[in-house]
Amino acid sequence: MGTASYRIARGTAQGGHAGQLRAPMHRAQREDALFVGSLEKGLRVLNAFLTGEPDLGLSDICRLASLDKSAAQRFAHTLMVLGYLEKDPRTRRYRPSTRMLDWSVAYMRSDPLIQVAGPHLVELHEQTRQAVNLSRLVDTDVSYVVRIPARRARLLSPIVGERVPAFCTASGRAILSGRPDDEVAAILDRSDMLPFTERTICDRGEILARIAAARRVGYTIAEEECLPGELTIAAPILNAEGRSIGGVNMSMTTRDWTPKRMRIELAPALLRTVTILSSLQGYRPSSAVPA
Amino acid sequence: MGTASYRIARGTAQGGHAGQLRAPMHRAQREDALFVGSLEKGLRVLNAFLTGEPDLGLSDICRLASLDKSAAQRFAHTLMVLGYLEKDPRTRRYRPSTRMLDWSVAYMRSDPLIQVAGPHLVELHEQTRQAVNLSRLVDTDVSYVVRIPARRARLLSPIVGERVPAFCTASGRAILSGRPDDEVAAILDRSDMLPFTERTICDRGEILARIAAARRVGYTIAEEECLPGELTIAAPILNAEGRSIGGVNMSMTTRDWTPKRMRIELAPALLRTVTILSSLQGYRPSSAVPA
DNA sequence: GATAGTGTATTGTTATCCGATACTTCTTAT
DNA sequence: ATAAGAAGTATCGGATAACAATACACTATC
Repeated sequence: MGTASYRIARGTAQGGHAGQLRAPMHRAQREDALFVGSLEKGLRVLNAFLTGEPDLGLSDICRLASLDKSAAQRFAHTLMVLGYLEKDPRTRRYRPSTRMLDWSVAYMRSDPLIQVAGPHLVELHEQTRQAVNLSRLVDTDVSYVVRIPARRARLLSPIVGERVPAFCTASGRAILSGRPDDEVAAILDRSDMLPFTERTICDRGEILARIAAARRVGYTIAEEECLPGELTIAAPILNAEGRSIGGVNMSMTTRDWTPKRMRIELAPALLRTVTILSSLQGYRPSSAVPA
Repeated sequence: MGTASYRIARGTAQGGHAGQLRAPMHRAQREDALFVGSLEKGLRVLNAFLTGEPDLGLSDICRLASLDKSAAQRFAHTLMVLGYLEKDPRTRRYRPSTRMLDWSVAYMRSDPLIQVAGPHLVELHEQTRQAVNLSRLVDTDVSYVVRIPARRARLLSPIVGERVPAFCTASGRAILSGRPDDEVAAILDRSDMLPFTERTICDRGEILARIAAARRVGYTIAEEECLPGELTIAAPILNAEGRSIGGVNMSMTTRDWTPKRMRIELAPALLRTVTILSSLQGYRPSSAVPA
């Protein structure tokens, strides 16, 4: 009875995303003459692998992608022929192939924010010696697109593209603070607010209050909301219209830090960084966030 | 006339891959009853962004994906509705969205080699302080799936998933050294051997000789074949069948190193690492490579 | 203000994708 | 061992969903 049933950070971060695999909306797109359903189904098969399973059999794909056996067969086969899935001839199970990384390279190269932010993130890291991340909003999640690990942490960079729900992360709330109220409301509506830890804030009022506070001071802090022992401070990057296009965060442990010290020692450097990045996007402090 | 027309390393690594975008094979798959053409075309649209262009208009997509205007329109639209492409309403051009990173996370989590190799790569890095990479073969290219930058190099990790042709890289030739001759021949046949630098080895005989040498000593070195000033040493990881499933390489500059010193100071540690990794895959030295 | 180029919307036709079914192979329990 | 069941594979006629042609709208450029 000690640990209640909190969802596992890693599993469910993508698990929440798996909601995207919903079948029912079926013919909501019927109206859309340009929508190609076959492509959607094929991508649903690829998405079946987001759950983190190392490999899937045909029946697993049926279940996870909500397709009947024939469809799963055809799409999995096609993806295999094209080289995005590999099939173990022994087990007859499918697994993602290295070729899948092609997509992420395409994205990395095309995102102008990543290109321009890089050096400034490194500078922030060198000033503070803490882990620094650049994140962007994907639906109701935050996705880490650049990751600089802490100086004396493990050298293996955390996975780029990993997602965490926006509502309970500093980055997420920082980004939401740079969006109009109706958009924030829509995102929170879509989020399923399950707690990761006993400190995860799931109360909508409290979340909105913290977003409002972030609008005033320019940054926000989350304490052990996703991972026990983790403190995070984050601030939004704003574009010329005063709208957030991403966030910068720093993470550290409760062993070495307190929120108070973070406000004093880290917040100024963080704010300096996002101010520069925002101004590079054309943001001028006058531009107000439409609320 | 000083610099001849070498292809640019970055552009053409993926450019070679763009060969996959070939249109003509049109109905070679006609035979394959399970092949869903619509999915292939949709993925061709995604692949159009591999060229590195930050954004593409509809006509660019037509050209790069070899689709007519209607098809490009339908597939780009579908990908936009699904959230994989974003459209700038001003310019009406499409760009990859952050959601594309989902695929790479799926791959990263599912690849068992990456999971198990991580700590050993870190150890190799700490012993040698050099940049260490884990790579896998994708068609005729090598794709870097784990990257540990050199101690005092730029902190921003190089992009994971980036590709370089196998024929002219140490990693590539190391991996090929763990494949049977007919497979090597097939891969070299498919490669278009354009030089990156004046030292790129494009002579088939010479390439085969170096692969043969790698089979004997267990590693191979490439000198400035992809990038001027870059030296690379690499060795293959073998599975239980004695077949290579990936490669480990270390890169350094001609300023600080010579091939001779690499053989003396780095090769032993590299060989130790790949020996461990191979044995974890079930490889036992007795198992010979079928030639 | 004319022209070429690019993007959007619509439509009838038919090729393609569908999904039910029968067949084969592998698993597992008795 | 053997049989029962599950999982995966192969086939095929038919209807639907993808197709490609075309006409329209926009916007740059000269």
